[in-house]
Amino acid sequence: MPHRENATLRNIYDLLWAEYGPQHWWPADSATEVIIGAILTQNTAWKNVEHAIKNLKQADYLSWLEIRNIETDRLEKLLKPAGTYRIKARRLKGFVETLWKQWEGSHESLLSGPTEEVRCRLLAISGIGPETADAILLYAGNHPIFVVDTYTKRILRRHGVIDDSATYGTIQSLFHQELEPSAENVQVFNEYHALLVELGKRHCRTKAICTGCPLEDLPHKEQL
DNA sequence: GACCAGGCACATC
DNA sequence: GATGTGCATGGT
Repeated sequence: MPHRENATLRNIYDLLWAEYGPQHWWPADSATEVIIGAILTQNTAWKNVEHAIKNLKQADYLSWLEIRNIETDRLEKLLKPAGTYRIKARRLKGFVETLWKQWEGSHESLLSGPTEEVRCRLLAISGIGPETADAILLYAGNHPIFVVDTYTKRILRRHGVIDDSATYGTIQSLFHQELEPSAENVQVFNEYHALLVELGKRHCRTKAICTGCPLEDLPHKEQL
């Protein structure tokens, strides 16, 4: 038997990068679109989000001013393909109101400053939790922060890097210990999260054992 | 027809 | 502070 080291976050990254290469995330044309997508994708398959964003684009509503002015029930109709459309319409409206009241309608203002401070601002907005906040920080604001999602937890648990008691914060700290949250690592955080989602979609959606998975040579547990 | 998808807020224990 | 529940569509 070859000697196998414990899985580290670095070698997981290297394996995924070697297999899949750059993912070019976030799939969006603007920071505005990133933020809207981040809110719409909550508990929702990305394909459905794309449909809703397409609706907004076609109606020319993909700007904060338009979101602010649109009637709520009209917005709800456009968001319908993304699911939980009433909640999501309310969340977008709420986000825009905060933008207007506190940041002169500018997401650049909201997103500028020390990462921890901006993160607190985002978390204070209703409808934005840790994952959504971090996705916005990283993909719309280029802040060096790791986005932990369901796939991340599932994959790391499966390979024994974390146990069931790991929380969002502890998992994120793990990444930040191994990959310093500095400007030069923004691109690594960007790709790493995207690569984990890609791996998750391909291999960790079912309870089947990961055959053909780029991480199959790492130690792993049978169950999710 | 069940189950899941790139969560979050709120109620309750 | 841990756990449960509503939100709701579209794909497999």
